Amino acid sequence: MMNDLNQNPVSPWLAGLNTSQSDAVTSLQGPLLVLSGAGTGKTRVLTSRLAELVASGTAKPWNILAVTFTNKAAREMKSRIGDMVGPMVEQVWLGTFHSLAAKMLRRHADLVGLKSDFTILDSDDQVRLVKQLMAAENIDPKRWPARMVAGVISRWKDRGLVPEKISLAEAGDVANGRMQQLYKDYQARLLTLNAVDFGDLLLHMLTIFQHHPDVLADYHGRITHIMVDEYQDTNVAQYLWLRLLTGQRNNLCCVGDDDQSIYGWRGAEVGNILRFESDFPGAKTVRLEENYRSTGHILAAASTVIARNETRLGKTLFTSADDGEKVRVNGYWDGADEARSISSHVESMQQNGAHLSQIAVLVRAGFQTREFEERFIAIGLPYRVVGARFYERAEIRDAIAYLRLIAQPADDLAFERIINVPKRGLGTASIQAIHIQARASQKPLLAAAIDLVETEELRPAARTALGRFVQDIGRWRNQIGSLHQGDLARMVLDESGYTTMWQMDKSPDAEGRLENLTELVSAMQDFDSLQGFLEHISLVMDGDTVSEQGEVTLMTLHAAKGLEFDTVFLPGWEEGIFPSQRTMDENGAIGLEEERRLAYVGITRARKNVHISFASSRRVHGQWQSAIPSRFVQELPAENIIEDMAQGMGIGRVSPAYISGASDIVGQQGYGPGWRRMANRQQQGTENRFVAETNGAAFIRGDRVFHQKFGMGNVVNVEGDKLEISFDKAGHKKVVSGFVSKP
DNA sequence: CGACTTACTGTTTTT
DNA sequence: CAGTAAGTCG
Repeated sequence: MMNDLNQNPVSPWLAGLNTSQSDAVTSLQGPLLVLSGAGTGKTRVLTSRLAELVASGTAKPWNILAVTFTNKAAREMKSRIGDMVGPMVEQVWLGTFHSLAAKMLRRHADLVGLKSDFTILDSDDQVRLVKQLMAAENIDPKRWPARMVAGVISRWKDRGLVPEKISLAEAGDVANGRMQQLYKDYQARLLTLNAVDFGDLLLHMLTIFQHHPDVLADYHGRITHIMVDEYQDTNVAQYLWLRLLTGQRNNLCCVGDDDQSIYGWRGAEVGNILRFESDFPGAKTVRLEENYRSTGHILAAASTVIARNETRLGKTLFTSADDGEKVRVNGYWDGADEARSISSHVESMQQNGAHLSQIAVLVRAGFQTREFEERFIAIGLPYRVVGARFYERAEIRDAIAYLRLIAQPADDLAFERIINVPKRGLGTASIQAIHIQARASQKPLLAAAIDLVETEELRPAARTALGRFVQDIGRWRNQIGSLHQGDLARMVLDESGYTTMWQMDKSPDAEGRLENLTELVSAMQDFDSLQGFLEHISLVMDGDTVSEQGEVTLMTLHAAKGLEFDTVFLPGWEEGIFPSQRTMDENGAIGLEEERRLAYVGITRARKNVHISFASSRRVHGQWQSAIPSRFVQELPAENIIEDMAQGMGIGRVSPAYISGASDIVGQQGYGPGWRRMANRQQQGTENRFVAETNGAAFIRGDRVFHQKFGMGNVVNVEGDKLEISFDKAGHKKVVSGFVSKP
C-alpha cells in the first residue's frame, strides 16, 4: 500500500486505496485514462481524485468540471465528494452531460437563435414533430416510421452532425432520400418553437464553441480540470464537447470500462475510449483490476466470456476473495417453468434469511419481466420492476403538458397534447382550423386559438369550448408566482377536468394514475419555481422511488449497469433472445460483441451467486418457438460452472434439428411432436380443466377467488361470465370466470 | 366528433 | 398475445 504519498498525508481518502487506485487519484495533471473493470472501485477513485485536486491546491472547486451520464450518478458523486470536502462541492461544475450543456446553452442561447428560456423536448415530442413534418413532405409514415426517422436524426446529432454536414450517401434512401431536408425542417421547426431536443444541447454548444472562440476561451479560463465518468458511453458529440473544453491544458481524466460499453445502439462510441491514448498524446493509463465485488468463480466466468471479444483494451481482473460457489447453469422446459423455478428458489432463499433486496432477476428485454411478474404475483413475492419510468406515463406527461403550456404559451407540442384531453369536443376539424390560423398569422397555436375564438370560423359548440380552454390557460398563467407551483398544478388538474376524467374512468389502472398525479403534485413542492421544476423534469426522467423494504429487483441488463446484488438470476439465455437476433442482424459481429459485454455486465453484478438459465421453448408474440441455449452459455468455462439440467437437457446436446428451426423434426431426446402442436394441446388441457372445475359455480360479488396468474382476490362485480376482481397483489382486473376458482 | 373495429407489429433507452 | 394506431361507422 502506498497511501501516504508525501504531499498530503492528511487526506483521509487516500487511506486504503490500492496501488493503482492511488496512482489514479494522485495523477492530477495531463490526460489520464482510468480503465476500471467491474467492481474495482471506480466511483471511489473518481471522487477521491476530485477531492485530491482541491485538497492539494491543484484546482479550485469551480475550476473542475465533473461529468456523468445519469442524474443518479451525479447525485451519488456529489454526496460522496461532499462527505470528503464539505460544502465546497457546491462550487464544482458537477452534472450530467445534458444538464451541464443545458446550463451553458441557456447562457448563450442567442448565439444559435434561441431564447434562454427554451423548452427541452423529450423523445416523444420529437417523434410527434417529425411525424408532422413527414406529413407535410408527403412521406409514407408506414414505409418510414416517424420513430425511425427521428432516430436517424438523433444519431446524426450524436455524431455532432448539423444538417449541412449530411452527405447524400449518409442520408441513404430513408424517407425516400429526403432525410436531409427533413432534418433541416426539423431544426427550423425547433427554432420557431424555441425548443431543443436532447441532442441539441450538445450540438448547439459545439456550434457555439466553434463559431465563437471568445465563448470557448471564457470556459477555458473557468475550467482547468475535467473528469468524466463512464467514458465508454460517450458519443461523438460528447467527445467533441469534452475535447473543446479541455483545450490546451489537456487536464482530462476519463474513467470507464470498454468491456461495459452497452449503448452503441444509442450512439455511444467505444472508439472514444479505445482511442484515448492517441487522441490525447502523453496520456497516462491506469488499470484498476482488483475486483472487490465478486467471488473467484463468478469473476472467472465473466472474464472468460468477455475475453472472446476482439475489440478491447484488455484487463485482467483478479480478486482476493474466495472462489465461492460456482455459477449455476439451468435448462428448463419452457419460460413458465423457468419463472416458476426461479421464483421458488428466491422463496427458499428468503426463508433461509436472504434479503430480497439483494436478489435481482436481469433480463435482456423489457417484455421478459412479465413472465416473472405474473409468477411473483401468484406466489405473493414482493418485487419491483425498474424501468417503467414515472415521467413517461401518459397522465404525467399530460399534466406536464398543461404546466408547460401555462409557463410557455408558445409550446405548440404541449398545446396539441392537451387541447382535447380531457375531451372538450375539439376534434380534428377544430384543431386543423387552429393550425391554419396559426400558420396564416405566424403565431403559436395558443395565440392563434385565442384569435380564432373571436371569429365566426368555428361552430358554436367548438368555439365555446375553445374559448373556455384559452381562458383557463390565461387564468392559470396569471397565478404563476402568486401561487405555489404545487398548488397551481393541483388547481389546473382539477379545474381542467383532468382529474375528473380519471375518476370517471373505469379501467383498472385509473386509480394508479390518480395516485401518480398526486405524487407529481407532491414532488413539485420541492422546487423553487415552476420553471425550475420544468427544467428538472425535462432532464431528469428518473422518478425512482427508493422503497427499500425488501423486494426482488426485476430489470433489464442495461438498467442494471452500475448496480450490485448478492444473487443474480440471468434467465433467457437463448439464441435470438440473448444475444438478440435483431442486434446481430443489424450490427453483425460488432453487435454480437456488444451483446457479449451485456453478458459480462450481467454476471459481474453478482457478489456471491449467479444463476444462468435458458428454456427449450418459449412463447414469443403468442407463438411457441423452440430455442437453443445461447452461445454465451457455451462460452462459460466448465471449471467455474455447475450444470443443473432438468430432464436431460444439456448445454450442447440439443438436437441440430432445432437449430435449423425445423421444429417438426423429432429430436433425439424424445422432444415429441413440434412445439407448436404440443403447446396448443397443453394449453387447451389447462383451459378445460379450469372450466370443468368451476363449472356451474356461479360467482357473486364478494366471493373470494383464486386466479392462476394473479393470485387471491375478491369479486367486486359480475357481468355474465366476466368478473371484475380486486386482486390482493395484482390490483383490479377483468377476467373470464373460467379462469378463477373458489378456494 | 367519438366510439368501435381491424390491422399491424413487436429490443435495449443514462438524457 | 396484446397493445397501439389507423380506419369506419353511427
